[in-house]
Amino acid sequence: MQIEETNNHIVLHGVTEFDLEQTFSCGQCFRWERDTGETYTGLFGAHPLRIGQQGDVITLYHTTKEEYETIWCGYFDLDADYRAIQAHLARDAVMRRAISAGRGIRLLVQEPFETLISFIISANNNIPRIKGIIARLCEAFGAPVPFEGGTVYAFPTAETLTRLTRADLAPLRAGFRDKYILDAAQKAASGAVDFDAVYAMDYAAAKRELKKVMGVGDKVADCVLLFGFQKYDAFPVDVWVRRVLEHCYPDDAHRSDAAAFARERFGPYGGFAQQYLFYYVRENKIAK
DNA sequence: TGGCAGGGTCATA
DNA sequence: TATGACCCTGCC
Repeated sequence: MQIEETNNHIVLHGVTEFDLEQTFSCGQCFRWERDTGETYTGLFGAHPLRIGQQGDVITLYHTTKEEYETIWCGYFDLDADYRAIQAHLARDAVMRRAISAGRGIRLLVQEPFETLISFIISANNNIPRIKGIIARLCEAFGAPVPFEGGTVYAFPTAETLTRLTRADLAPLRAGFRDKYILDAAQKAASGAVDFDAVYAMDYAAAKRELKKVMGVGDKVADCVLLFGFQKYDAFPVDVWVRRVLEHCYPDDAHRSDAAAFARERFGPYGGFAQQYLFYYVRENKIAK
């Protein structure tokens, strides 16, 4: 991969195993939107970005090499060897099909608190509504950031959210999840759930720690561990993944314990496998 | 236009 | 370990 700095843009040439559409629509994030043109706009923390792709050329608009190196290269996981990950998983026949459908998926390295709140909101919910609630949360309580002549909003901090009540959150229309959002903010800000410690813990201990938060069960915890803490042995099992397992592994023992099935089958790369499967099942609209 | 189901989790029994 | 209830709203 070659990096070119030109006219306030960063242009990456010869990028492989990276597709913006696949990466943003494989279910790991909720804040990247397709612009009217061929680009996407979103944020990492308080850093907004517009990014576009033409084949193996990726353009990051209005940024610097320094910002690319300190923020975006890490966020998009561009130093990781996805060919090696895919080669490992491709020993499984189903995974070979899923990978060929979503070869360009990258697992974003997201902020833990944003990931925690986002997936709490995802519970028993649908994607358009999840995005709406998160957008209203950021607009109401996130720091405004000037961007390309307009304003975008950073994800609110835990400290900000601890000052709010359920009545304050009512306009978000998050329903019963509002009390979980407040509990997560309180535990994150107070250190009752210690994010730095979670990074250092193994998967099982980290999951126990996150489940101290109200509204965080197995599935939400796995998503947060995978997308926010890079615990790649996490394998979130939602209705879609259960569906694809039913469809593609009819004789296997995933029914009693899908997570154990995934550990056995995909080992330390379960999280990547989950993303390929999730994208595959949704793209192919595999029936219930 | 009504009714169902949705990226689950929690509280009961 | 197994059922409902849960806020609200896309979507059929």
